Amino acid sequence: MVNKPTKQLLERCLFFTVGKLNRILIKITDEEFRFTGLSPTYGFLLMAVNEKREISQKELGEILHLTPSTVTRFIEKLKGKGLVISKQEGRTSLIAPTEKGLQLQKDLESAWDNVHQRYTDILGKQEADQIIALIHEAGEKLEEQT
Amino acid sequence: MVNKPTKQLLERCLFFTVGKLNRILIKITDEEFRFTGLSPTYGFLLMAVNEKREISQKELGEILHLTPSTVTRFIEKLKGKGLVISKQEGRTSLIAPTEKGLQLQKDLESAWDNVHQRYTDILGKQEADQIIALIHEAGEKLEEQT
DNA sequence: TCTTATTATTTGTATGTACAAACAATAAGA
DNA sequence: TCTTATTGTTTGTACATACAAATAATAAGA
Repeated sequence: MVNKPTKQLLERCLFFTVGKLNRILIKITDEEFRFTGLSPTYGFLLMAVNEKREISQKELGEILHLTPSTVTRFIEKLKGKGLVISKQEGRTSLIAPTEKGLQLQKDLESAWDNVHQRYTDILGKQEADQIIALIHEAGEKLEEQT
Repeated sequence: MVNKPTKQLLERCLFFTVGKLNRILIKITDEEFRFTGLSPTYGFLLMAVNEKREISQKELGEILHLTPSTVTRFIEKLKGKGLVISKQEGRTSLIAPTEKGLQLQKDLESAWDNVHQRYTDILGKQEADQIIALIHEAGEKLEEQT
Protein backbone atom coordinates (compact mmCIF):
# COMPACT_ATOMS: atom_id res chain seq x y z
CA MET A 1 0.00 0.00 0.00
CA VAL A 2 2.62 2.48 1.07
CA ASN A 3 4.91 2.81 -1.82
CA LYS A 4 5.98 6.35 -2.46
CA PRO A 5 8.70 8.19 -0.62
CA THR A 6 6.84 11.03 0.99
CA LYS A 7 9.84 13.30 1.03
CA GLN A 8 10.23 13.18 -2.74
CA LEU A 9 6.55 13.72 -3.24
CA LEU A 10 6.57 16.75 -1.02
CA GLU A 11 9.20 18.44 -3.12
CA ARG A 12 6.88 18.21 -6.09
CA CYS A 13 3.85 19.45 -4.27
CA LEU A 14 2.82 23.04 -4.79
CA PHE A 15 0.99 23.26 -1.50
CA PHE A 16 3.97 22.06 0.36
CA THR A 17 6.74 23.98 -1.35
CA VAL A 18 4.74 27.18 -1.15
CA GLY A 19 4.06 26.59 2.53
CA LYS A 20 7.70 26.09 3.22
CA LEU A 21 8.79 29.14 1.25
CA ASN A 22 6.11 31.11 3.01
CA ARG A 23 7.45 30.22 6.44
CA ILE A 24 10.97 31.18 5.46
CA LEU A 25 9.81 34.51 4.09
CA ILE A 26 7.77 35.24 7.17
CA LYS A 27 10.88 34.79 9.21
CA ILE A 28 13.02 37.05 7.04
CA THR A 29 10.33 39.68 6.80
CA ASP A 30 9.60 39.63 10.51
CA GLU A 31 13.26 40.25 11.19
CA GLU A 32 13.49 43.17 8.83
CA PHE A 33 10.30 44.79 10.11
CA ARG A 34 11.15 44.28 13.77
CA PHE A 35 12.75 47.69 14.20
CA THR A 36 9.56 49.40 13.06
CA GLY A 37 7.68 47.83 15.95
CA LEU A 38 5.15 46.33 13.56
CA SER A 39 4.98 42.95 11.96
CA PRO A 40 4.85 42.92 8.19
CA THR A 41 1.13 42.69 7.58
CA TYR A 42 0.49 45.52 10.00
CA GLY A 43 3.14 47.46 8.17
CA PHE A 44 1.53 46.87 4.79
CA LEU A 45 -1.82 47.85 6.18
CA LEU A 46 -0.46 51.07 7.56
CA MET A 47 1.33 51.84 4.31
CA ALA A 48 -1.92 51.42 2.43
CA VAL A 49 -3.69 53.72 4.86
CA ASN A 50 -0.91 56.27 4.65
CA GLU A 51 -1.05 56.21 0.91
CA LYS A 52 -4.78 56.79 0.60
CA ARG A 53 -5.13 59.08 3.62
CA GLU A 54 -8.65 57.74 4.07
CA ILE A 55 -9.77 54.30 3.08
CA SER A 56 -12.53 51.86 3.95
CA GLN A 57 -11.86 48.54 5.57
CA LYS A 58 -13.39 46.76 2.65
CA GLU A 59 -10.91 48.30 0.29
CA LEU A 60 -8.02 47.52 2.59
CA GLY A 61 -9.08 43.91 2.63
CA GLU A 62 -9.17 43.82 -1.13
CA ILE A 63 -5.75 45.34 -1.53
CA LEU A 64 -4.15 43.04 0.98
CA HIS A 65 -6.27 39.98 0.29
CA LEU A 66 -7.39 39.66 3.85
CA THR A 67 -10.85 38.76 5.07
CA PRO A 68 -13.00 41.47 6.68
CA SER A 69 -12.69 39.99 10.14
CA THR A 70 -8.94 39.95 9.87
CA VAL A 71 -8.91 43.57 8.79
CA THR A 72 -11.08 44.54 11.74
CA ARG A 73 -8.69 42.87 14.13
CA PHE A 74 -5.62 44.43 12.60
CA ILE A 75 -7.10 47.89 12.55
CA GLU A 76 -8.06 47.56 16.21
CA LYS A 77 -4.46 46.95 17.04
CA LEU A 78 -3.17 49.81 14.92
CA LYS A 79 -5.66 52.07 16.68
CA GLY A 80 -4.40 50.78 20.01
CA LYS A 81 -0.92 51.85 19.00
CA GLY A 82 -2.18 55.28 17.98
CA LEU A 83 -1.17 54.85 14.36
CA VAL A 84 -4.58 55.20 12.75
CA ILE A 85 -8.00 56.50 13.65
CA SER A 86 -11.34 55.39 12.30
CA LYS A 87 -14.63 57.07 11.80
CA GLN A 88 -17.94 55.42 11.06
CA GLU A 89 -19.70 56.66 7.98
CA GLY A 90 -22.93 54.81 7.59
CA ARG A 91 -22.07 51.17 7.55
CA THR A 92 -18.57 51.67 6.28
CA SER A 93 -15.70 52.41 8.56
CA LEU A 94 -13.11 54.79 7.25
CA ILE A 95 -9.54 54.54 8.37
CA ALA A 96 -7.08 57.40 8.37
CA PRO A 97 -3.50 57.68 9.57
CA THR A 98 -2.46 59.71 12.56
CA GLU A 99 0.59 61.92 12.55
CA LYS A 100 2.44 59.14 14.31
CA GLY A 101 1.32 56.70 11.65
CA LEU A 102 2.56 58.91 8.87
CA GLN A 103 5.89 59.32 10.57
CA LEU A 104 6.44 55.58 10.43
CA GLN A 105 6.13 55.51 6.66
CA LYS A 106 9.79 56.09 5.97
CA ASP A 107 10.83 53.24 8.23
CA LEU A 108 8.26 50.92 6.75
CA GLU A 109 9.45 51.62 3.27
CA SER A 110 13.00 50.94 4.19
CA ALA A 111 12.08 47.73 5.98
CA TRP A 112 10.35 46.68 2.84
CA ASP A 113 13.32 47.57 0.72
CA ASN A 114 15.55 45.58 3.00
CA VAL A 115 13.41 42.49 2.65
CA HIS A 116 13.49 42.86 -1.07
CA GLN A 117 17.20 43.38 -1.01
CA ARG A 118 17.77 40.36 1.11
CA TYR A 119 16.06 37.90 -1.11
CA THR A 120 17.30 39.37 -4.36
CA ASP A 121 20.83 39.11 -3.04
CA ILE A 122 20.29 35.41 -2.50
CA LEU A 123 18.18 34.56 -5.53
CA GLY A 124 19.55 36.99 -8.07
CA LYS A 125 17.56 39.88 -9.44
CA GLN A 126 16.29 38.25 -12.60
CA GLU A 127 15.39 35.00 -10.94
CA ALA A 128 13.57 36.83 -8.18
CA ASP A 129 11.60 38.93 -10.63
CA GLN A 130 10.73 35.90 -12.69
CA ILE A 131 9.56 33.82 -9.79
CA ILE A 132 7.49 36.65 -8.38
CA ALA A 133 5.79 37.13 -11.70
CA LEU A 134 5.04 33.44 -12.00
CA ILE A 135 3.71 33.20 -8.49
CA HIS A 136 1.57 36.25 -8.97
CA GLU A 137 0.13 34.85 -12.15
CA ALA A 138 -0.53 31.46 -10.59
CA GLY A 139 -2.25 33.15 -7.69
CA GLU A 140 -4.52 35.09 -10.00
CA LYS A 141 -5.46 32.05 -12.02
CA LEU A 142 -6.18 29.90 -9.01
CA GLU A 143 -8.10 32.63 -7.25
CA GLU A 144 -10.36 33.14 -10.19
CA GLN A 145 -11.28 29.44 -10.28
CA THR A 146 -12.09 29.21 -6.57
CA MET B 1 6.67 61.11 1.59
CA VAL B 2 4.03 58.69 0.46
CA ASN B 3 4.59 58.22 -3.16
CA LYS B 4 4.25 54.63 -4.26
CA PRO B 5 1.03 52.81 -5.00
CA THR B 6 1.03 50.04 -2.45
CA LYS B 7 -1.07 47.75 -4.55
CA GLN B 8 1.43 47.70 -7.39
CA LEU B 9 4.29 47.19 -5.02
CA LEU B 10 2.59 44.24 -3.41
CA GLU B 11 2.33 42.44 -6.69
CA ARG B 12 6.07 42.57 -7.00
CA CYS B 13 6.76 41.47 -3.48
CA LEU B 14 7.78 37.87 -2.93
CA PHE B 15 6.58 37.81 0.64
CA PHE B 16 3.21 39.03 -0.36
CA THR B 17 2.58 37.01 -3.49
CA VAL B 18 3.72 33.85 -1.75
CA GLY B 19 1.47 34.59 1.19
CA LYS B 20 -1.49 35.04 -1.06
CA LEU B 21 -0.82 31.91 -3.05
CA ASN B 22 -0.34 30.05 0.19
CA ARG B 23 -3.76 31.05 1.46
CA ILE B 24 -5.42 30.00 -1.77
CA LEU B 25 -3.69 26.63 -1.70
CA ILE B 26 -4.61 26.07 1.92
CA LYS B 27 -8.21 26.52 0.95
CA ILE B 28 -8.07 24.15 -1.98
CA THR B 29 -6.12 21.56 -0.05
CA ASP B 30 -8.39 21.76 2.97
CA GLU B 31 -11.36 21.11 0.73
CA GLU B 32 -9.81 18.09 -0.91
CA PHE B 33 -8.65 16.60 2.38
CA ARG B 34 -11.92 17.19 4.18
CA PHE B 35 -13.34 13.76 3.42
CA THR B 36 -10.36 12.09 5.08
CA GLY B 37 -11.22 13.81 8.35
CA LEU B 38 -7.74 15.28 8.53
CA SER B 39 -6.41 18.61 7.49
CA PRO B 40 -3.53 18.51 5.04
CA THR B 41 -0.57 18.80 7.37
CA TYR B 42 -1.96 16.06 9.59
CA GLY B 43 -2.41 14.00 6.46
CA PHE B 44 1.18 14.49 5.36
CA LEU B 45 2.39 13.64 8.81
CA LEU B 46 0.43 10.43 8.86
CA MET B 47 1.61 9.51 5.39
CA ALA B 48 5.18 9.93 6.50
CA VAL B 49 4.55 7.76 9.54
CA ASN B 50 2.81 5.13 7.46
CA GLU B 51 5.67 5.07 5.04
CA LYS B 52 8.40 4.54 7.61
CA ARG B 53 6.38 2.41 9.98
CA GLU B 54 8.42 3.81 12.85
CA ILE B 55 9.94 7.25 12.89
CA SER B 56 11.19 9.77 15.40
CA GLN B 57 9.57 13.13 15.86
CA LYS B 58 12.78 14.84 14.98
CA GLU B 59 12.87 13.16 11.61
CA LEU B 60 9.22 13.98 10.99
CA GLY B 61 9.95 17.60 11.67
CA GLU B 62 12.81 17.56 9.21
CA ILE B 63 10.78 15.95 6.46
CA LEU B 64 7.86 18.30 6.88
CA HIS B 65 9.85 21.37 7.87
CA LEU B 66 7.95 21.85 11.08
CA THR B 67 9.39 22.87 14.43
CA PRO B 68 9.60 20.27 17.19
CA SER B 69 6.86 21.85 19.22
CA THR B 70 4.53 21.80 16.26
CA VAL B 71 5.29 18.14 15.66
CA THR B 72 4.53 17.32 19.28
CA ARG B 73 1.19 19.04 19.05
CA PHE B 74 0.23 17.36 15.80
CA ILE B 75 1.22 13.92 17.00
CA GLU B 76 -0.84 14.41 20.15
CA LYS B 77 -3.85 14.99 18.01
CA LEU B 78 -3.20 12.02 15.76
CA LYS B 79 -2.86 9.87 18.87
CA GLY B 80 -6.15 11.24 20.12
CA LYS B 81 -7.76 10.08 16.91
CA GLY B 82 -6.21 6.65 17.30
CA LEU B 83 -4.19 6.92 14.09
CA VAL B 84 -0.72 6.59 15.56
CA ILE B 85 0.90 5.41 18.76
CA SER B 86 4.15 6.52 20.27
CA LYS B 87 6.72 4.89 22.44
CA GLN B 88 9.49 6.55 24.31
CA GLU B 89 12.95 5.25 23.59
CA GLY B 90 15.45 7.11 25.65
CA ARG B 91 14.95 10.74 24.85
CA THR B 92 13.52 10.18 21.43
CA SER B 93 9.90 9.45 20.88
CA LEU B 94 9.10 6.96 18.16
CA ILE B 95 5.87 7.19 16.27
CA ALA B 96 4.17 4.28 14.55
CA PRO B 97 0.88 3.98 12.71
CA THR B 98 -2.06 2.02 14.04
CA GLU B 99 -4.12 -0.26 11.84
CA LYS B 100 -6.64 2.54 11.56
CA GLY B 101 -3.88 4.93 10.50
CA LEU B 102 -2.68 2.57 7.81
CA GLN B 103 -6.17 2.17 6.49
CA LEU B 104 -6.41 5.89 5.85
CA GLN B 105 -3.39 5.84 3.55
CA LYS B 106 -5.36 5.17 0.40
CA ASP B 107 -7.71 8.07 1.04
CA LEU B 108 -4.85 10.38 1.86
CA GLU B 109 -3.08 9.53 -1.34
CA SER B 110 -6.14 10.17 -3.38
CA ALA B 111 -6.82 13.45 -1.61
CA TRP B 112 -3.31 14.43 -2.48
CA ASP B 113 -3.75 13.40 -6.08
CA ASN B 114 -6.91 15.44 -6.26
CA VAL B 115 -5.17 18.53 -5.02
CA HIS B 116 -2.47 18.04 -7.57
CA GLN B 117 -5.02 17.44 -10.26
CA ARG B 118 -6.92 20.52 -9.36
CA TYR B 119 -4.11 22.93 -9.69
CA THR B 120 -2.57 21.32 -12.74
CA ASP B 121 -5.92 21.59 -14.46
CA ILE B 122 -5.90 25.30 -13.83
CA LEU B 123 -2.24 26.09 -14.35
CA GLY B 124 -1.32 23.52 -16.96
CA LYS B 125 1.00 20.62 -16.33
CA GLN B 126 4.21 22.16 -17.57
CA GLU B 127 3.65 25.48 -15.91
CA ALA B 128 2.81 23.78 -12.65
CA ASP B 129 5.91 21.63 -12.75
CA GLN B 130 8.06 24.57 -13.61
CA ILE B 131 6.74 26.79 -10.88
CA ILE B 132 7.04 24.05 -8.29
CA ALA B 133 10.65 23.47 -9.25
CA LEU B 134 11.44 27.17 -9.04
CA ILE B 135 9.73 27.57 -5.71
CA HIS B 136 11.47 24.54 -4.33
CA GLU B 137 14.81 25.84 -5.45
CA ALA B 138 14.16 29.30 -4.05
CA GLY B 139 13.15 27.74 -0.75
CA GLU B 140 16.34 25.76 -0.57
CA LYS B 141 18.53 28.73 -1.34
CA LEU B 142 16.84 31.00 1.12
CA GLU B 143 16.79 28.39 3.84
CA GLU B 144 20.46 27.81 3.55
CA GLN B 145 21.22 31.52 4.03
CA THR B 146 19.07 31.88 7.12
C1' DT C 1 32.79 8.99 38.58
C1' DC C 2 31.08 13.73 38.75
C1' DT C 3 30.04 17.68 36.24
C1' DT C 4 28.87 19.93 32.27
C1' DA C 5 27.20 20.19 27.55
C1' DT C 6 24.26 18.58 24.03
C1' DT C 7 20.08 16.75 22.27
C1' DA C 8 14.97 15.46 21.84
C1' DT C 9 10.77 16.49 23.55
C1' DT C 10 7.20 19.01 26.00
C1' DT C 11 4.70 22.98 27.90
C1' DG C 12 3.27 27.72 28.16
C1' DT C 13 2.09 31.30 25.57
C1' DA C 14 1.49 34.23 21.56
C1' DT C 15 0.35 35.42 16.67
C1' DG C 16 -1.80 35.53 12.22
C1' DT C 17 -5.52 34.24 10.00
C1' DA C 18 -10.07 32.17 8.79
C1' DC C 19 -15.10 31.00 9.04
C1' DA C 20 -19.70 31.47 10.67
C1' DA C 21 -23.04 33.96 12.92
C1' DA C 22 -24.66 38.40 14.57
C1' DC C 23 -25.47 43.11 13.83
C1' DA C 24 -26.37 47.47 11.72
C1' DA C 25 -27.08 50.31 7.81
C1' DT C 26 -28.80 51.07 3.46
C1' DA C 27 -31.14 49.93 -0.91
C1' DA C 28 -34.91 47.61 -3.66
C1' DG C 29 -39.39 45.88 -4.41
C1' DA C 30 -44.13 45.31 -3.05
C1' DT D 1 -44.19 53.13 3.41
C1' DC D 2 -43.23 48.42 4.94
C1' DT D 3 -40.75 44.42 4.20
C1' DT D 4 -37.03 42.05 2.50
C1' DA D 5 -32.41 41.66 0.57
C1' DT D 6 -27.81 43.20 0.35
C1' DT D 7 -23.68 45.00 2.15
C1' DG D 8 -19.95 46.30 5.50
C1' DT D 9 -18.38 45.44 9.94
C1' DT D 10 -17.83 43.07 14.32
C1' DT D 11 -17.65 39.18 17.57
C1' DG D 12 -16.96 34.47 18.96
C1' DT D 13 -14.36 30.80 18.18
C1' DA D 14 -11.00 27.79 16.17
C1' DC D 15 -6.63 26.32 13.97
C1' DA D 16 -1.85 26.07 12.39
C1' DT D 17 2.16 27.41 13.66
C1' DA D 18 6.13 29.57 16.16
C1' DC D 19 9.38 30.84 20.00
C1' DA D 20 11.25 30.52 24.56
C1' DA D 21 11.78 28.16 28.64
C1' DA D 22 11.54 23.80 31.06
C1' DT D 23 12.54 18.99 31.33
C1' DA D 24 14.70 14.69 30.62
C1' DA D 25 18.03 11.79 28.67
C1' DT D 26 22.46 10.88 27.07
C1' DA D 27 27.31 11.89 25.87
C1' DA D 28 31.91 14.15 26.77
C1' DG D 29 35.51 15.90 29.53
C1' DA D 30 37.75 16.53 33.89
